Amino acid sequence: KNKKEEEEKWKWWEEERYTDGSKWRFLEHKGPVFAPPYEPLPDNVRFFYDGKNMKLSAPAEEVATFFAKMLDHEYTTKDIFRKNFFKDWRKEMTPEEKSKLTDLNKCNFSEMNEYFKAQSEAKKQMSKEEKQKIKEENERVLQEYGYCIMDNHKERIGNFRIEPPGLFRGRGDHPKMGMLKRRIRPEDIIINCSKDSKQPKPPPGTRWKEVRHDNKVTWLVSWTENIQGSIKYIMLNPSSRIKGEKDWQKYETARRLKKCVDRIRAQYRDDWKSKEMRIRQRAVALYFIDKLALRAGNEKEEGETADTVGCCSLRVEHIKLYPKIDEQEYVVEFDFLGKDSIRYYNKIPVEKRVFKNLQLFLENKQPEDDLFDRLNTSILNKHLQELMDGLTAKVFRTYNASITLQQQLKELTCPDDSIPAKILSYNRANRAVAILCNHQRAPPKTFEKSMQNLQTKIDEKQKQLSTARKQLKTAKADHKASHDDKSKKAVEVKRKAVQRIEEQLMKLQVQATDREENKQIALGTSKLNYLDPRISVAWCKKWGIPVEKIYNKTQREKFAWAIDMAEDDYEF
DNA sequence: CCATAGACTTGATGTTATAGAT
DNA sequence: ATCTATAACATCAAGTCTATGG
Repeated sequence: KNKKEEEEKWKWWEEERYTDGSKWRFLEHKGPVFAPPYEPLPDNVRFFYDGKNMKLSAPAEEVATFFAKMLDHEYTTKDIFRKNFFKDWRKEMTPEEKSKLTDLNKCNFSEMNEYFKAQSEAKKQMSKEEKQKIKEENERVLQEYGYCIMDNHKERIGNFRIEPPGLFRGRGDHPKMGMLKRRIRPEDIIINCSKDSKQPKPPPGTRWKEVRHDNKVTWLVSWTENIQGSIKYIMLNPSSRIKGEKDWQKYETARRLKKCVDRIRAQYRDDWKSKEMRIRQRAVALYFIDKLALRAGNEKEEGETADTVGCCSLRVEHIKLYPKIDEQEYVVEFDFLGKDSIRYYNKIPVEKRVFKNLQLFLENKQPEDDLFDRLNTSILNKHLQELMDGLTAKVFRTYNASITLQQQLKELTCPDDSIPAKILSYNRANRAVAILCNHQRAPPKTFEKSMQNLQTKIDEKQKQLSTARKQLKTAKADHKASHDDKSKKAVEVKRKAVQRIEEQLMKLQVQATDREENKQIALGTSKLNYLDPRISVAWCKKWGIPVEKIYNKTQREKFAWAIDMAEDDYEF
């Protein structure tokens, strides 16, 4: 059955693509799944203001529960979070509540908090049957709302559930953290589907904001979110044709860059000498994007988001120049917050010309001034477009990530290694890319402990091994003395045991190395977004590694096109 | 040219399921 | 069989880049 299903999978990559800019001809879906309505708290769960019990109106209570649920989170201790929350909460209160509740510090949400903790505890304690029932209900919703028909195929939708209301959690120092993310109603929803499809029905007694039929876009549902006023979408799953084609195309653009990257590098090196400041700035910025895989760095509206930067938006305060330091010349020290307020720190020697240019760009500037004052992403991308069709700043990240993986795999894979050792090499190659792209993660809370546990296991295994070896020795001696069949068998048994334990030990040691090296590095993002999957598939085929060791089920679905088309000799 | 809206990709983190250990 | 660490999956924020309209 499984095999048959596999064979029947549609190979969209073997079909023609649309060339007229349209994304589909036919689109039918059931619309979004809305967040469940608010359920008021039972009467025994109380809220206190200034030590006094107070029954809140339903709307005020709902917003209060959002805060109560987060009591253990660091967010609720932050001034901006508390200020924004309180301001928005007050908007939901009745006039009486508003006049009474004037100080967040006098609010006591602890009974609510305990109630929700008990709820989630109860959920964990549910019987198997109850859990099974919930699972089945989720599966039913998935079957009904999780798929659409696009052209002649049933495709999986990515996020068919509308985001529930709650308190906005921005990353880093976000000025809007704690604001109320309001509940989305059918009246906020724009539906996109084809004219000749069966249109999704809004819930009884409601209507959609709009139903449109735009086949120049890929989304099925959209709404405007109230924190930044930006638009959110429901789109297809990465396994879909529409996402897969785009992904494939992305790597093809990066491969085209590979063909002309030498020319482009020669060009920007030449531009370091330009008479025009804007060209020098452009050339130095491009050098950073290429060499350090920095992001483009669009301008951001001040006060709307956390203060983060990319290449073009770097400020004077984000770099330091050292003509000479630690035996090295022309060193630039980068220290800034990038996407998601993740710190980028790097101290790196650069070409003398780059260094001199940077000194020039810094002249007569304040720390908060732009480093590249004659440059922005649109100027840069326009220039890149002239150098190569479809070239933008982010193509360099894709290109450098993928080429690094390919090189590292070549360098690190030892033909005679066992499969686990080869996979360690793969992870190391992946890690080199993650480091290049600065993909970090917070070290897991239990990291030290789990590392210790692993070490204990290794120690035990080592003891086991030495015991097994001793036993083998004894068995051999026995055999020498008696030369009978029974003792011969015993030797074989012991030999096998030693071998098995040696393998187990090796596996554990590999695991420990891998985990230690991975402490603060996140491999997922590069694997999913930057590494041409055909490189990995080819590597698997070349060394006889099952592709399941590298890609899990979801990843295999996303990269089905690559798994199907890449041979062992694929070159990025 | 510039600002903004819109569409889509990329990203860390929170939550749930599962595999492996006990 | 149960527990628990990790992997898988879901979530939703935060980027990039293009289109649009003045």
